[in-house]
Amino acid sequence: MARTTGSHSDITRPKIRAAALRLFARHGFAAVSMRALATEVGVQAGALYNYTPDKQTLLFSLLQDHMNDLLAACDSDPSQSAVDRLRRFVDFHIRFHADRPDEVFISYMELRNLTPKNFAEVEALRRQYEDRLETILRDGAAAGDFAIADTKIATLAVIAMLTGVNTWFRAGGRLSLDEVIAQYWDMVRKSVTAG
Amino acid sequence: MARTTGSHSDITRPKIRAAALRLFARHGFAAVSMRALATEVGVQAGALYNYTPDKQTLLFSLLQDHMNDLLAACDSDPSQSAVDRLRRFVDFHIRFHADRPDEVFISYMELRNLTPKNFAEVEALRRQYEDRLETILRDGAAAGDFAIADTKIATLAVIAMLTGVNTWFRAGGRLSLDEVIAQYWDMVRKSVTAG
DNA sequence: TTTGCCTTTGAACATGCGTTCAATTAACCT
DNA sequence: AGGTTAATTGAACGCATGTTCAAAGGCAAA
Repeated sequence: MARTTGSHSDITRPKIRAAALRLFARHGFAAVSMRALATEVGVQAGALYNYTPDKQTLLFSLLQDHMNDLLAACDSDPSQSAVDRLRRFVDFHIRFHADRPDEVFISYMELRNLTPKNFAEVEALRRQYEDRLETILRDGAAAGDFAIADTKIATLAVIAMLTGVNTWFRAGGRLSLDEVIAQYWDMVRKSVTAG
Repeated sequence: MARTTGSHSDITRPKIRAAALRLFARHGFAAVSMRALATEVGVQAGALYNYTPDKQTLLFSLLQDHMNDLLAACDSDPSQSAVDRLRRFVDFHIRFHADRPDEVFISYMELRNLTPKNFAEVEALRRQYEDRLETILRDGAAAGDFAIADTKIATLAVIAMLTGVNTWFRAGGRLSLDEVIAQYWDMVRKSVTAG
């Protein structure tokens, strides 16, 4: 047997990416063999190499796409007030990440499994994203809306706090995403304004 | 050759634990072979099994000890005000974690490499630690010192924010640990009090 | 000096790994 | 209907893995 009915590049490729995302998130990149991935897709291990030159590149591609999606979806309209932009950022960040738990998990856990070159590329994208928030905070501080001692620290503190949602939030749990966002926005707003 | 001059159980055991901590943090549990660990210790792979029944138990033991150290070091004096206890918690958490970057890293990254039984045990310890903070926040909310919508969320938000320090802080960097703690305390305090 | 224990070695075991590739076959195009 | 292309198989490669264990050596007590 070889090529099975209805199997195409257009079908297999997304299947591989989806399975890799799920398995890498669940068991970790190093713990998932190409054979296990192939089994999940319903294919032999050799077939995977029609879609990626090697395992490492597959991981890199997943992370790179995730970061690009994140940056593309995160628009920051500089005409609004810093407070409004910050509220929109909090809302966006939590919502976007809650929708993609596997991508987020891998992006934080598997960075060290990237080659130095690939790592640098993903890290640059992450820094771009952090800069979006930092710009908001700096603008707000300059306008007197925020009271922040060090903008860089505040940026990292807020992002860590928001990303932390992913470690516990599950849709259908005690709180709706809207309720979660409301409380985080309350805490974030207060943390960067004068007390 | 066999037993080398001056090599004892009392010397080899801590060496193995230190090397495992360093290597697991640097490369990930799954990516570190017992042979690589043995080489780092200066011993053959077989000798490791005098000190751990298997690789998995070694990881579990490291995480368990770390959590126990954390709980033992974190005293919360209920006679103080909630605000004072919260300040002490922030100070303690950042300092304790900044001192143990490898342990902290592994505790967050390698949980999924634990067997379900071992995972449950470590997770219970972590929840105990979170409860210390939650108690402070609940007491403060009851006393009217804090304005928090949901205590559990506030607990997780604060811990995520504080633990985030470990992803970027390095001793000898732009800011001293005292400066970092001061700013985090400022943000945490404002985030849980009425704005 | 001898005895016995503790520690370590080094080889071996079965299994699994990432990756390659010739052969094979289904789907598409003419 | 037949030829071409693209996708897949399945076996093979060399090497690494976690773990076991008989053999051997260094140390302390007798």
